[in-house]
Amino acid sequence: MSVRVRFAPSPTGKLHVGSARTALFNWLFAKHHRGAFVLRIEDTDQKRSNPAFLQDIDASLAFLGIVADEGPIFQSQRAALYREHAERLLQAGQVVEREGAVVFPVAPQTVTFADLLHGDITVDTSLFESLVLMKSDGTPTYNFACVVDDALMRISHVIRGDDHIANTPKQVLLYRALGFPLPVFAHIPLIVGVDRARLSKRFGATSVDEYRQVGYLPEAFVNYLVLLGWSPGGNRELIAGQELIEAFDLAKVRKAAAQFDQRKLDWLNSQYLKRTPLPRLAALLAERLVAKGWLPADYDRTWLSRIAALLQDRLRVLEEIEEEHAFFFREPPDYEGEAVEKYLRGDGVAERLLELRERLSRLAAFDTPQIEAATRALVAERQLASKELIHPVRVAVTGREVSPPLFETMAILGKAKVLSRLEHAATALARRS
RNA sequence: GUCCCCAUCGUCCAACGGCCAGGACACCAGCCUUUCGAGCUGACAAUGAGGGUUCGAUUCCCUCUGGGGACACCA
Repeated sequence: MSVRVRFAPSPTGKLHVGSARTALFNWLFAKHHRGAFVLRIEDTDQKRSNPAFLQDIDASLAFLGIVADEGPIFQSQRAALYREHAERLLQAGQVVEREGAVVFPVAPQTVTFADLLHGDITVDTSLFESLVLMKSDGTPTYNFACVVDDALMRISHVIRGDDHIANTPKQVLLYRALGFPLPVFAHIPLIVGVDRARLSKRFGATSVDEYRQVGYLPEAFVNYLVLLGWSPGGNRELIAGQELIEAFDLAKVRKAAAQFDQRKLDWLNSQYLKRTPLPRLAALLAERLVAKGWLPADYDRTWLSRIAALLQDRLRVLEEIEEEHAFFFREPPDYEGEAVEKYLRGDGVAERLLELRERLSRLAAFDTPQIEAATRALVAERQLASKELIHPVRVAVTGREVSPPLFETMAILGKAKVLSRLEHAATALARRS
């Protein structure tokens, strides 16, 4: 039997991280078994469905590297199919019409189904006396459309969140009534937040798109998601691409809900960032900066590569290029009030900045070794501690108390900007008005 | 409330029923250092409780406790 799985989101919101992991597990399972991954859009609820979310689902899946082998198939375009099968059940006397809806009466019984992760799950159907199959507005309910579609699409494995466990016995009943063979079910645990309840906006970002925007790399995000409930074994953590597909084993997914840990995701992302080839990192950063208008479309690639190299093992997420390193791109940089107060207003600071400026202006080559030599020479001659000069210069040049290594930073900024900032700091900022 | 699912460090994962329960993140300390970070060292830290089964239980069974999920003409 060939493996066929489906991911069936409803376009009623941005693609949720939890849904993304369900999609990912389905996709990995399909790819591992050289099967097919089908995308189905469950948009039978016209009131809540919104085309804008469709685009988000597409973009988010693309970001994750998930490509559907079939679909998207829209339930809203399959109305006739559901009606046809409802009619069939009506003819067979298995359902009744009640108040304009097609209802499936459920005799009290016990339903047992096999789950790939949980083993046999048994449920007493007296919990639900009847199931609405077709609503009075003529559209199918979730459980009915889901069964008809999964059966007609010949889905072999239904892999979904374990919040669907309660739906499964209802669907099993419908498979039987319709005479369809049962797929294999696998209910994977949910992702929860720090409150142990399902991930909600109260505790941060919940949509894939938000994580993409903050600047997580797809491989890192996928790697993190897959580690939530599964591991490749051997205490290994970093895994991606084909290796991940080959190693993935649905049966080894843990059954307990996993808590989403932003910090570990950050760490993983930083690991991937360190391993990203410089040209790609530079391109990713440039994309953000150009979009923000901080960099022209025809930016200097060599220059940006130097910045990328300098920041490569400092960034946790791409967003930090704008959040913490704007001084590379803004003229003048933003000066943090606290930093100015702390380092630029001391006795003799302005004079030292101007003296360094003078020496730097005479440098033949404005490169890191020469900048460092000039700075250290001044420190030595004035019998200062290094930090007595370096800290003020850092604030003068970057506007901040913390920055990447200062001499490299100055070299990359270039002589003109450094001299101008030193002067500005010494003449305007260092003196209280 | 009823039904279902789940239970190893704070968190995420390991551990054919059998060596001192292992790794990672976070946290803490040290080294390095122009700040921060990165990196390197090290420390701290768990089998929810009680019963069984067994020569031996993290692992198998039962009860309890705790947590979560589901109880729509929403998906």
